[in-house]
Amino acid sequence: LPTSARRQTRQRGAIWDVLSDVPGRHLSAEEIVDLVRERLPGVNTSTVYRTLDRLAEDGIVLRTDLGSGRAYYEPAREYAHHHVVCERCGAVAHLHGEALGSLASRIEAETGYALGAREISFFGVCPGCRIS
Amino acid sequence: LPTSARRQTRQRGAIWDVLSDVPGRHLSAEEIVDLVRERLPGVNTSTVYRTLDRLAEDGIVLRTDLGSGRAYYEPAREYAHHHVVCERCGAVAHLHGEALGSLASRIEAETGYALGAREISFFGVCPGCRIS
DNA sequence: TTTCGTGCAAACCTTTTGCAGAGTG
DNA sequence: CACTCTGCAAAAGGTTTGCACGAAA
Repeated sequence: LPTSARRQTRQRGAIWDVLSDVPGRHLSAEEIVDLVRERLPGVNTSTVYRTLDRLAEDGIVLRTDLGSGRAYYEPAREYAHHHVVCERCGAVAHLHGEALGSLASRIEAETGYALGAREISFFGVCPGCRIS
Repeated sequence: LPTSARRQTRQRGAIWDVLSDVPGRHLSAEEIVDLVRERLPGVNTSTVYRTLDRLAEDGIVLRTDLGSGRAYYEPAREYAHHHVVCERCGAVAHLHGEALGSLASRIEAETGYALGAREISFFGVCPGCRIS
């Protein structure tokens, strides 16, 4: 999938390290910039964006739209999963890929679209916010 | 739901007319601005954004995230529906609200989140793009 | 030594905001 | 008359781009 050969640079390494050291979390580009700078001060924002683009293009990281106007990144896992986002506090719950069950094939049958591997975001109110 | 009383202005009327005259289509704010100006030249961008906010707040229009970084608007329908977006050409297919079937309750059971009425976007490749 | 990656600065695009004045109820 | 809505201009927020230099392969 890579458009061309990738080079191993300190920046790319640090970005990947940050991503893999924060398991189960979704990081915004801004958060990634901050964390990368702890290891490699002075790294530029556009370097991070460009590298994240390439990592996503190569299928190494997943870019996810959690409905907030900015993108979130996480290392690609072995199994697909989806998200349920709390509309009040932004908390994100994970859903196993199989949670969709037969829905994917029903959607494909109904619309003719071939569903991709992309993650889906559902929206609701988390247990904590429901109480208060 | 309205925070306060709404006033009937020419701008609000034109915006609503544009939305209801384009059945089945999702319009971006920019497209709405252009179409409104055909009827009411000089209407300001921020007026359109503010009015769309109010219409959405009042439940009269639906704001949808089709994964493209901008919001799309459509008149609220009687029944909920969801979207399948082509990742290549952006074509959008509709899905009846019931298409999710028992998924909603299974998600609620699994995560504890109460799912809202918000529309869901799925992503795939449309029949036309699959051929070429 | 060729090509790709980086830093910098500036631009981009969508959306939001403060404010003064016009329009509605 | 009170209060909302509008236009304007400016800014915000997240992301992208052109270019020249530096670093991998």
